[in-house]
Amino acid sequence: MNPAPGLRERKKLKTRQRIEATALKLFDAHGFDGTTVEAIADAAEISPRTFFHYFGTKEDVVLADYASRLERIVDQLQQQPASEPPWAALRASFLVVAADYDAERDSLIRRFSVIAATPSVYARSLQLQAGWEDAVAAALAERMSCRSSELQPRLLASCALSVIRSSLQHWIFTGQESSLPSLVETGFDQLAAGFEKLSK
Amino acid sequence: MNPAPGLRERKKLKTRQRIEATALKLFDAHGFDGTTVEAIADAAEISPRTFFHYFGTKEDVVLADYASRLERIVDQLQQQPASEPPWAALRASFLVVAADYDAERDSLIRRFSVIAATPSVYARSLQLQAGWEDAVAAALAERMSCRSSELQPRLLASCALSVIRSSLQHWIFTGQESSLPSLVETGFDQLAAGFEKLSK
DNA sequence: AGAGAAATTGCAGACACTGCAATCTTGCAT
DNA sequence: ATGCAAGATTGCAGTGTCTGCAATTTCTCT
Repeated sequence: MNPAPGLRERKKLKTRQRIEATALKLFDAHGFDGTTVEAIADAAEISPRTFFHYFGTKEDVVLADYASRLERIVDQLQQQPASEPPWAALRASFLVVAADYDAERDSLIRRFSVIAATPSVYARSLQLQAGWEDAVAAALAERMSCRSSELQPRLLASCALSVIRSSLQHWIFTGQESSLPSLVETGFDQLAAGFEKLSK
Repeated sequence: MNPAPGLRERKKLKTRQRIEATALKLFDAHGFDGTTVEAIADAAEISPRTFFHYFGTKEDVVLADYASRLERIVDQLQQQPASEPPWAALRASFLVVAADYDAERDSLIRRFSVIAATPSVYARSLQLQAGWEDAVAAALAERMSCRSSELQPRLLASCALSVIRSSLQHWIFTGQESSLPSLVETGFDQLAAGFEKLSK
């Protein structure tokens, strides 16, 4: 399907990207709340109704990349050799994803400014991330051969995502002075070593 | 203000609680999405417009207890002696909160079933929890005398909340077979000890 | 070329939420 | 007690997101 997806598919993808690009431009210019779906539809030359065939909510335009991001994480995690212990596997997987982020930094920062400025988008992004947590916990449970409802895989997944979130926030906030992968690396190592020193 | 809050205040509180109770009952009966604000207002004998004077969104009725919960966390954290190292202080504070949860388990479970079943409520709850994370990170930064934008306090706060979230989820899912405080305790100890064993 | 599938559109409507202005209730000072 | 000021409640009109439905257009495949 990669070489010849057919005109239909190609057109659909192009429309999707056009909507996304137009919307982000409008959000930059007038803010998220100051931009109506109608305005986006007009600018992207589609009907308002069609907009909702491409995106479930206005929020989802900003977070369009989240789905592929999750796919990447889980994919990486499953590609780690089974012999690799859980935390090491998480570490390796998330470093790859951090490198992805690093590469797309411009697009990322653009989206981030909308996320940070708009509560409803922020809420939606957290919700999607919670979905990542579930997926990661499930993949981890399989690897550790236990149920994903166990405390262990959940906690590991949750903490791994904490590392990413904290690192990202710090990275954005400081104007990317240190590289994202190195921040993530630090976080993972810190959790591997434990908070013992900070406990007594 | 505690002994004599005045008629006005008392009445207001009662109305607020009436709205909350009525709404939760309706959510139980017809689901969150199956219950309109109008229906809640009717049942609580107020006008729909008044509903929005008490709660910013329909979601917020389910999460009405979140504000006081945050207050409690930060309060506990600040009451911990300054000599206490950060992770130990977090551990102690969150254990208190876990005990709170444990005590209100019925109300909690009721709310949880709505949260779990309704994406928009879930999203809102995550957003509020992110606010907790900010507050905890700030309190922690003060205690560690660094800025709250530093990676360290953010990561600690984030992980502490990961422990609570994971524990709560496990606790609810397993039908509260082990006590919440003990789960939280386990989680904190595990993070103190570190994921070293799971790394190599 | 034509049948069938998929995409686009318009329309009507449900619902959450907001600002504004009018009305009613409560607290307080005289 | 009475009247005034602040606060609470309400109705109303309006905006904007999102949905289902049915009609129409656009692609795909034979």
